[in-house]
Amino acid sequence: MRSPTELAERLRADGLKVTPQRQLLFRLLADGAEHPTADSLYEQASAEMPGISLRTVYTTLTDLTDMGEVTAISLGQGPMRFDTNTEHHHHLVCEHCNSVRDVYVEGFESLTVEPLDGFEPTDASIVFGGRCASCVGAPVPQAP
Amino acid sequence: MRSPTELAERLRADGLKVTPQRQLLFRLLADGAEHPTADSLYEQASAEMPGISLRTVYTTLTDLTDMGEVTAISLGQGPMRFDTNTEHHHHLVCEHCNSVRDVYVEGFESLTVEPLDGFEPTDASIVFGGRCASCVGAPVPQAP
DNA sequence: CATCCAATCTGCATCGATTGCAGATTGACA
DNA sequence: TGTCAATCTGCAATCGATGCAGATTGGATG
Repeated sequence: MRSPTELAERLRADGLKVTPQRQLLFRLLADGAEHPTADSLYEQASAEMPGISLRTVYTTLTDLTDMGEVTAISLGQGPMRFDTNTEHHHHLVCEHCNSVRDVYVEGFESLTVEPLDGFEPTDASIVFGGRCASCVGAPVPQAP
Repeated sequence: MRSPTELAERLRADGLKVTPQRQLLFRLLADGAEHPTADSLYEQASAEMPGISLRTVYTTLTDLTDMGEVTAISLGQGPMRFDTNTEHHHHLVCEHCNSVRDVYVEGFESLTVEPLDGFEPTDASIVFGGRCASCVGAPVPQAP
């Protein structure tokens, strides 16, 4: 994701408005936690701007996603996470504390994928499940 | 997933009941489409057993998942899909028609994954996005 | 075969995440 | 400063999934 300033320029260039709400959200995304949900971002935003609406957070996140500035990732369970890292990467998901981390994977070309039967892959995403450093050795997986 | 007959035996062995609803669902899963949703399975079941409840379909699918007889897969968008293939495999997802196919991947060991920082992966799932044979050359991705 | 009871089924209410909509508000340019 | 489309807010509605209560029923037992 570009810097809040660059994003603001881009909006203006497209004839869109640079509102305080958007500026705040851009800043929180740039500074804040790596993989926020719409709701966690809303919490943070509300602290600085009471009255901001959850609807606006959703709208802004979808707009950023459409602009390719963030990507939406789904962990299969629970709400969507948003990722400001637009490099090509993959994810580690801790089955115990549900935290998400970025990882980079090399050696993709040496994989054998069969049968393709005419399927033309354009992208691949790998989700590694397991235990993060601080949850190794913790009790069996549980429900949240 | 085991055969309907074997599943019935397993239920009985566990002191659970072999109801007509379960037998029907087992059979539909064994014979039917590869990656049904709860709802598509409910449609099929209703055709043979009018009055069967969607709730029962959900319950049975969760039970089978807990028993390890099927796995639940999420495509990030839309409802959960259920997979009767319990071998270790991965998925091709057509971005155009939303179809899902199983693929087998070799050469995993040669991947470099960094930084792990103490994370201990226990499993990995790869979702390949792209176009299936019949959708290659179709117009740009669209909303369903 | 009749009885019994826990397991199951159904129908409905509810939930969490997300989206649709309408009316009030407000950047940004003339 | 005025104008107006873009945006914001609040609320209703949707969608997939789950919780619950009361009615039903496998299947073991006498």
